[in-house]
Amino acid sequence: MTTIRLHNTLSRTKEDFVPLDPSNVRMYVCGPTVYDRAHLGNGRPVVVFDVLFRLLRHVYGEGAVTYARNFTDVDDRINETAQKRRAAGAEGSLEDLIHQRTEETIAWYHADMDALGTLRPSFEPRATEYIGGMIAMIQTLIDKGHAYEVAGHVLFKVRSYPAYGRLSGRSVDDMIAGARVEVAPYKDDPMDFVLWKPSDASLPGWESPWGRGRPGWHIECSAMSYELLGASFDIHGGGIDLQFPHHENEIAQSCCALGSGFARVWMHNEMLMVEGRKMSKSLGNFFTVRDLLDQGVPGEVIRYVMLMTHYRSPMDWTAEKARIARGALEDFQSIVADHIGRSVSPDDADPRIIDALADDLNTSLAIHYLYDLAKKRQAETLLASLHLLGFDFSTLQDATWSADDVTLTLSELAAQMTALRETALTTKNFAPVDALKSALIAAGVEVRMSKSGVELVPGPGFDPAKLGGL
RNA sequence: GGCGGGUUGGCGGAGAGGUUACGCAGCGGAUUGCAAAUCCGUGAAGACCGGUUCGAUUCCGGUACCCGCCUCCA
Repeated sequence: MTTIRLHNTLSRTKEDFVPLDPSNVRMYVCGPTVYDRAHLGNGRPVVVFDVLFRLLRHVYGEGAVTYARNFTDVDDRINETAQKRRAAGAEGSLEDLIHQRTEETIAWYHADMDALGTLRPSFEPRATEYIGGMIAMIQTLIDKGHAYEVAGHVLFKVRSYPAYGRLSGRSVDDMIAGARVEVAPYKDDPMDFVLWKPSDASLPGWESPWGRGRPGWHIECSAMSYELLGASFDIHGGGIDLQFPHHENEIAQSCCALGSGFARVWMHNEMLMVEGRKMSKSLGNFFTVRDLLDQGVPGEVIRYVMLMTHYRSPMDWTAEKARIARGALEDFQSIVADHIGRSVSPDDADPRIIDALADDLNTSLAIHYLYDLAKKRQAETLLASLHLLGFDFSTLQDATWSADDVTLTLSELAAQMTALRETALTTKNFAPVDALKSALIAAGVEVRMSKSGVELVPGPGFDPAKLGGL
């Protein structure tokens, strides 16, 4: 069996991956807060961990991997949106408006992530459906002396967990010395973080032993991962920006409440950059996955660009990379065209590609082997390998030019041009051929002439409407 | 201020202590009515300064610069 090696943030080294239970490999990845469209940066971990999910399924079996990714659907930004809608005259209670907002956002998220060729996780828990588990976990933390109630809040007592800071490599004292810690007057210690906070009538809330309120962000993932994957599981993933404080706090909560090892391997993807800076909400330099799809960038191209860079390196999104990705995918597509739709087994994938992925998801090296397979015209192996990496060409075709009538029009034009050209070769009058060629190029069609005839391929700026008069 | 990551050819981006990454672009050739596309070939690198070594871009130390986290974020 293939040995998978993964970089564990906890140890800061690559380790052989040994699942707790090979018949049920368990992975949890922090999902989105559903208050708006996912930006491109949100897409990176989804793609990265989708590759890992596919690899694990390949190695351990499709039914032997459980993947949970949450939706955070209780959040102040969601509340704000709902409140704004109500202020703008929207019908319904605040709870209804919040529910509408999160449902609509989840539907967007699914559509956008599906377009990137990512598989749906085994579980997609919503925080609001696990409030009971959160309350129980918070109560356990209070009972064990790791949390305290004050002024309607419940706070985690960071000093009660000596290992706090292990994941992120910080000491509590250093963090306090670094200032910028939120100082709320009711905290025993500046580092303590909130597990439960009170809600007034204008906010969603749930009854609890500490009054009507809502959970803090960190406790959500601890409660959901526990209920779905158990007190100990194999892999916990997310963006590197979540390493602290979110993941550190999850560890503190889960380990203190459950007395277990919690997640064994922690994996963090690096950030997605734009113009050399992190794409983030606060910098306002983001665009959404949907923006790109609407601009005609196929989801598979986005996926390919993401896989060009190793997940632990920062990745810059550029139009140039999208162009290269598209070119590569179109090359691969033309090579495997005759095999698309046939059943392919991941077992037929190039073993070098499996090994590359098994070596801490070296997708860049995997792509190197794709080129090698393409060069050698090993169509079946190439297709199986592409499947393993999550490319099935459905979105590439949908997003571009697969409409039958367009294909038909192009083949008619190609035949027409071939005829014109044959005539021209004897008459030596190439003007009619050149006129047609110019018109096709103007419509964004790539004209490929050879001895055998003319081939017309839609190019990057292809506009079917401009074929009308030809 | 504390912590973490990075610096590879024109650009993107991997591996390996000694042997071609690869892709894009360039250059040369084949092909072509002209082009494009395609095919073949090809030059080019590892921030800086030390150390270890027979040998380092690859290991170790230092310097410089860049990025991230410490505040909602994937």
